[in-house]
Amino acid sequence: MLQLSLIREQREKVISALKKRRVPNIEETIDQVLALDHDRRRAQQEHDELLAESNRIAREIGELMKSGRKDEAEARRTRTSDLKKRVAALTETLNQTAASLQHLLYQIPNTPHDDVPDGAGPDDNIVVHEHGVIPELSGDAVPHWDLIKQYDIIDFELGVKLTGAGFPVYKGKGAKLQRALVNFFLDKATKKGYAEIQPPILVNEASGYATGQLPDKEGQMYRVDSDNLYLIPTAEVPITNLYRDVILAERDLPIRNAGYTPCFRREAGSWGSHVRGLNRLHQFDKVEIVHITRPEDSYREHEEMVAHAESLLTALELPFRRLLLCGGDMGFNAAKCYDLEVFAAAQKRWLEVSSVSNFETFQANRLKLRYKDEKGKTQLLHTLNGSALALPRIVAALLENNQGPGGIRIPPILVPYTGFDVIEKNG
RNA sequence: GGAGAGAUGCCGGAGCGGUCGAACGGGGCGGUCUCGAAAACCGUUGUCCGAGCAAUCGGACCGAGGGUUCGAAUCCCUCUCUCUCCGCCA
Repeated sequence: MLQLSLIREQREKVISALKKRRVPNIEETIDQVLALDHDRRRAQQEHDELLAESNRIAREIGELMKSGRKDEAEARRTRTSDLKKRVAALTETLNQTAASLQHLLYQIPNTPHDDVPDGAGPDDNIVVHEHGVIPELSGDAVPHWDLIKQYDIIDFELGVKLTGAGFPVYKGKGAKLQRALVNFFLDKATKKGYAEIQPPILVNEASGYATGQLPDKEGQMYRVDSDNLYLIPTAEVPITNLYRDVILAERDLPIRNAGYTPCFRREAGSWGSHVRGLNRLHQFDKVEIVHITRPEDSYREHEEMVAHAESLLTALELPFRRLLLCGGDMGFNAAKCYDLEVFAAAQKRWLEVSSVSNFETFQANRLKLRYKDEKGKTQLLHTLNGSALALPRIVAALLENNQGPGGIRIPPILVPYTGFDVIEKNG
């Protein structure tokens, strides 16, 4: 949620920033916000004055009663009944105005940072750089969805039997590879100074609202109706919510947390022919990193986060590129976002494996995540998060890029984790 | 699943319906003392909204939402959550 004070003080800047996202009718929306804000403040002022009056009378009555002047007290009593009615009416107006205002604010996405290019969609993203060598595969190379069958390491049919489409079963070396990647990612994060967190993978409604999954993206999460809980779509939700309603001390900053969780996404309406195999799943594994920083540090931290994620890809010897997302392609909460994509050589496609975002105060505003600065003033912190990394597409690229006549080669850095250096047929 | 207890500030824990934003203790912060530290002592220690350049002032907040009352942390109702014991179980 954008800060009202920002909209109030920098209307033009907010509008021009939001235009980079191609938000329709943004002037009207912003002016509606300002009008509601104005109405709310006026109502509040009047409301508070009436209450002050009524509090004063109540206090007087108390004193009169104490000193036994009952008739004078009675006289004042009648004066308050009219006040009460007016207060009740104003409270109603105030609540309604505040609710409409909040509703409207919830619908406005974050303002893109100055660096973010204007653009309508993926074609307007900027390739910041490419890294690594795209392997030349032999003519009989096949996409991962064929490899996993040939080597019998990931089984979609069994997943359908147990659960449904998009819930694969990892078997043998396939299962070990998952475990190895999770441990590798977590170890790398820990070495970098991240505190490891293992959070619940079910969260309550309050958590969903605080990080912005609710109310709008409700359809993307699996809900446990009987207990009114949600399966997390990413570890961002529980880890960031650790800091909901928290006022941190400046010496606690920056906070850097990393956590592994399975992630659950309904992906309603987002299936198509290009999302075969591991390219899109309902359940997948991911190591997520979360930073909480002072406003002045967040962009430096953002660069460090993306560099950390890139170092994982480099270590895994996967060719990748970094994209700076344009306004139209950025997530709702982000002020600036980098995507990392690996090249899956058999599909001959770039696959997104990480998305590293700076939310500035947008998320902290809903979370009520603040700190006391050196002047003792309480102010909102910046939150950032990123994948480091999401497993399925990493696995897809590893399988496709490393396939050869002798089987699928495991990158050396992973061998201590897997315990094997090649995936062969029948074993 | 059964039975009971409770929800108050950073924590523990009081709180006759009328200076209660809230006693007391602990913690934190600042200070005195000390070469330094501990101890002791003194002081200080909430959030949000609104008005104001500011000092400051007004309002709200004692799980949430309603109600009674001139006045509610205190009385009534509803909801939510937590804890304890028993049962079941990794």
